[in-house]
Amino acid sequence: MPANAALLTDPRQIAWRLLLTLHAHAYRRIDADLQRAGVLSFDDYDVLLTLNEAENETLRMSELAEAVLLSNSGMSRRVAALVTAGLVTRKQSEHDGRVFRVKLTAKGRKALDATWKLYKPLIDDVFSRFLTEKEASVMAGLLQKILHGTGLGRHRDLLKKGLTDAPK
Amino acid sequence: MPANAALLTDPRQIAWRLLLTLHAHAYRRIDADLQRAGVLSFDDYDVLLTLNEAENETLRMSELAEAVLLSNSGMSRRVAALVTAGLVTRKQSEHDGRVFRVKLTAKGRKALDATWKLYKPLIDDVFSRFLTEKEASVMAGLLQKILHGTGLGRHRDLLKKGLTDAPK
DNA sequence: GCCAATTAGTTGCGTACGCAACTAAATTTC
DNA sequence: GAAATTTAGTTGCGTACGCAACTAATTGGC
Repeated sequence: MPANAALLTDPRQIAWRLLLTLHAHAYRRIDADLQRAGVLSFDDYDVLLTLNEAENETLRMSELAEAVLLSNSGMSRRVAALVTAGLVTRKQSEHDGRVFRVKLTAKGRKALDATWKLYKPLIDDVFSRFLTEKEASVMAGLLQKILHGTGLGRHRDLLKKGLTDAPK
Repeated sequence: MPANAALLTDPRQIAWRLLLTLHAHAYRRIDADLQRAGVLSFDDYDVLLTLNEAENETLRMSELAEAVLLSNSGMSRRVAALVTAGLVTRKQSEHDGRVFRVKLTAKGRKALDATWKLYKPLIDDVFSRFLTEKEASVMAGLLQKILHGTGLGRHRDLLKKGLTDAPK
């Protein structure tokens, strides 16, 4: 950050940088482990998970791209690969020939489950196990606040429900 | 994560996912703005910042690669580009011909400062302004704890000092 | 001292991305 | 209702990456 980071004294900037560092380490670690295990990549998992959460397990290309923060072109290619792998289908809308709807297949759902089995303990390994439930709630609350504030976290607000409700 | 994320009830998993989402949004936003402004990219900034913080503003290739979580090959190419741009120098060690030491140039330091001028308010925009100083401290503390726990945050512990000391 | 093993860093190759230019479908304008 | 505009998605192109194979330099075995 400034001339010398040892001078970093604003806790906000410290927090920001720690967040970057933690993300980088955790992402890399998890992605490598998932790859080694031969399940879905972190990024593909994100796509399928987004579909899984969607109404009717279906979204259009652009919704999918926005949800996982990928360019439209990137999503075009990713979905093409997922279709080839049989994890999703992609079919043209009847009402509007411009839109294509992507849908999770049974095989895709299976892959999602299999990946989650490995992914869950990995999250624990690099993140969860260092937090008490209370601490995690505090952290989630703060992150939520920021996301909500930027107005950017809108399309994933189902998480907010998960935070306030506790239905199980 | 599991079959339906609306069922996500463990605050640890909620926090994890919010962290991913926030990072993705914030990174993308900041990187785009920096690029538009024509200063250093987020990633190049990270390299130069790491050098700037290092003893004598010098590190070897592999240290640099590890610090910013880039592969050695990736760092080779990145440093090559930075040398071309005149932001760093790279010279072979006299004691051990295998190691190459990368050093920040005056121009590099200038670029770092110029980027920081834009970067700082961007951090504020997507992150800091939503947290009180107290909240930021709590967050930093939790992140620190996790990083320290994984044993992965070691090489950036100067931040820890920044947190406990308050020298300015 | 010389050959094997190790270490530091770089290059070949395949992959994934974003941006800009494109195609196709729908909507608006007149 | 045909032409102009807008919207959804895809392809061309250049860039950056990681892994594995490589080169160069050093260290260890004997």
